[in-house]
Amino acid sequence: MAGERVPASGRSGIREVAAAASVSESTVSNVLNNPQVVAARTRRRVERAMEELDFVRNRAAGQLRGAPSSVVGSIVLDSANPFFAEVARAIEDRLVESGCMQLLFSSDLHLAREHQCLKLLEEHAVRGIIINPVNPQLDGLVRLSGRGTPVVLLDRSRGDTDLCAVTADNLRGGELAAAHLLELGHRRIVFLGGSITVDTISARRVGADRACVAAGLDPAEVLVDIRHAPAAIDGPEAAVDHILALRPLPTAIICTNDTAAVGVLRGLRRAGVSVPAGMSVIGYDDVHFASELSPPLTTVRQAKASLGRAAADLLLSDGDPGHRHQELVFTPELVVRASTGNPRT
Amino acid sequence: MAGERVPASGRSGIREVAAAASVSESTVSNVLNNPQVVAARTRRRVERAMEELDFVRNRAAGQLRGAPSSVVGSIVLDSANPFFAEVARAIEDRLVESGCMQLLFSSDLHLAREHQCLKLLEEHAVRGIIINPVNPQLDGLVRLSGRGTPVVLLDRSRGDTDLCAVTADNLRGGELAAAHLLELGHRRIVFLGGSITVDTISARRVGADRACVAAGLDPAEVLVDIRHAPAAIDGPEAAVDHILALRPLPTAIICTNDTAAVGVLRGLRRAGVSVPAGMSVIGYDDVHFASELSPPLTTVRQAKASLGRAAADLLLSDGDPGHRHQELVFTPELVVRASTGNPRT
DNA sequence: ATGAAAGCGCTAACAT
DNA sequence: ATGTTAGCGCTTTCAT
Repeated sequence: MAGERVPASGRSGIREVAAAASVSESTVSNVLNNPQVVAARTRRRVERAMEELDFVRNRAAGQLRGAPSSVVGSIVLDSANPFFAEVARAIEDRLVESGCMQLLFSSDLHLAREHQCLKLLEEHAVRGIIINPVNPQLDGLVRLSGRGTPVVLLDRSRGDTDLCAVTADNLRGGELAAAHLLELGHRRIVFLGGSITVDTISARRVGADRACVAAGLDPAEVLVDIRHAPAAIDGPEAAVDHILALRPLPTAIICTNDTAAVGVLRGLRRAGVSVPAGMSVIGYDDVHFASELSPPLTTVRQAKASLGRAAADLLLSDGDPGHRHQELVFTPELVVRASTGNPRT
Repeated sequence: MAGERVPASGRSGIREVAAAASVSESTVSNVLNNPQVVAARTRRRVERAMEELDFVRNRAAGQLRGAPSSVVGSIVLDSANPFFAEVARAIEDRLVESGCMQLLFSSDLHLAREHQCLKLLEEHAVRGIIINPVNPQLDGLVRLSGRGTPVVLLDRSRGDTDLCAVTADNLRGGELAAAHLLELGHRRIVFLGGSITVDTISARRVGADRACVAAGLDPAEVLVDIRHAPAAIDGPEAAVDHILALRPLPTAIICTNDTAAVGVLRGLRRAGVSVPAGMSVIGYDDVHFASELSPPLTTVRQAKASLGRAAADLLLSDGDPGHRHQELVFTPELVVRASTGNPRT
């Protein structure tokens, strides 16, 4: 009849089920993975045994045998930032459609943390990794990919590597933002970069330059670079004091993202500067709440959901017959609202 | 010298390293897990072999042997909602401190999806699960916990179960919100609940009732329940039209969370109703951007980071000698800003 | 300090 | 349709 009760460790495994149903382990395995191949009667018997024993399949064991893992790792700069939160959510949704799951990490712009996460993920033999890298050097990721863990870059160009990438045209985004301000008449514009080292931001900076040139202006005279502590969420707010001390006083601020713009708005309000009369502010991403800020935020919209879904798509299709490593580029879009206006004359 | 090159599957394992360093597999294992026990010379030799072979440890295999998993699953209602995003971020930080990682899921208030996630997590033998459950019945989770997967409830009371829980005093929160509005003179208040079935929300609803009673008023006359499609992010905005059609016209709206409040603000703006002159709005959570909304949002603050960290703490300490299953309660706090005011007379 | 051997829970040929 | 056998990559007694 039923076999032994105590299965070595806590729960009962395939072995106990086999014993209880008087079949071999492989039959149980088949019930799990190829039900059609098992006779209906035996199958029922096995299924009953599973219920009785509270059997829970251990997938980790299966993966040891070579089955592809169903967990995917994502590393973003900060998962609490609404932009990344929305992207990650889109990734999650796509993964769930394929029965996969997402291990989500925030690097906080720290190389060491990024490194640690990558190592953990590789050791856990994940199905693949989606990453918005801090490290400007891509070779570590290329090697990782070569060792068998597919990598998809998020909002980061693949450069001359053969990695997959899903990016936004950040150069264009920066250009859009700057051109908008120039058109309004601004001639002294702060480019507030959390960390210019990040590819994404530097591309936008180049775009801003380009907009100046296109307007027949000297970027060096128009654009002022201000950095704030990258990780600090109140960095942008603190940076406002710096900006207000500048002479000649700038009339507009281009922010890294909408969350940073919120900080800037707060700082300006504290300083009694009205927006846009005293200072124009432009964000980036167009997160859900951007339109309800005070004032409604002019910003550059990113296709967050598409970005995330595309990244997951690319990752999951790695290994497919027709799969080709490629770079997908999404184009940002200027959304003019009320935080930008003509400079005070 | 060096052993064979091709190690069955792609990468080289402990076996290849052992061969290359002319030691046994157990010695390699010791270098990995008990370095002190290996002679410095041999250790060096092994380490060199590892480098040469690009050895990457496979932790999945280790866990098969009974090592506790280092992945924790979290299931929230919607990871893109800034409230949960911040909580999840706090969980992540605490986990990383212990070398663990977080599998993040959104149930979107769907029982089926919650169920699916739980099953996946159990099958993957995770270290434990942190969940803000949709299912009002806790017995499934109790059984899960009994089968060996520790469960910590997030923002959900443990009731009479012996699960761990980290909760907020939602009753108090609802009371704070309603009392504030009553004090301002509102006598017709909409309680806009995404889904009253969720424990969290119904507790707040009870709190609102209590505030009415405390003010000597009949809750049934003061409070109006309006529901919007739970999952739809534009539900709250759409609900505004409903609310504005009500007679007598309510003068205030209590929202489920700040994200919903953003939708309500948008809806009101579209309808040309000014806030707070035409309608008072109160949110919940006090997310980062709440203070910069138009108008700055009155809301009930939750200790998001503490909530998340405490949940992770509780989960990680499960199994510790002095560990006791318990319920931690955080107290919310009213933050009065500019979206609430006296009703138009 | 190092090695030999057994096995974690499951899958996958290959029999029967 | 079902069973037998041989591992996946690593850890872990227990010897030596």
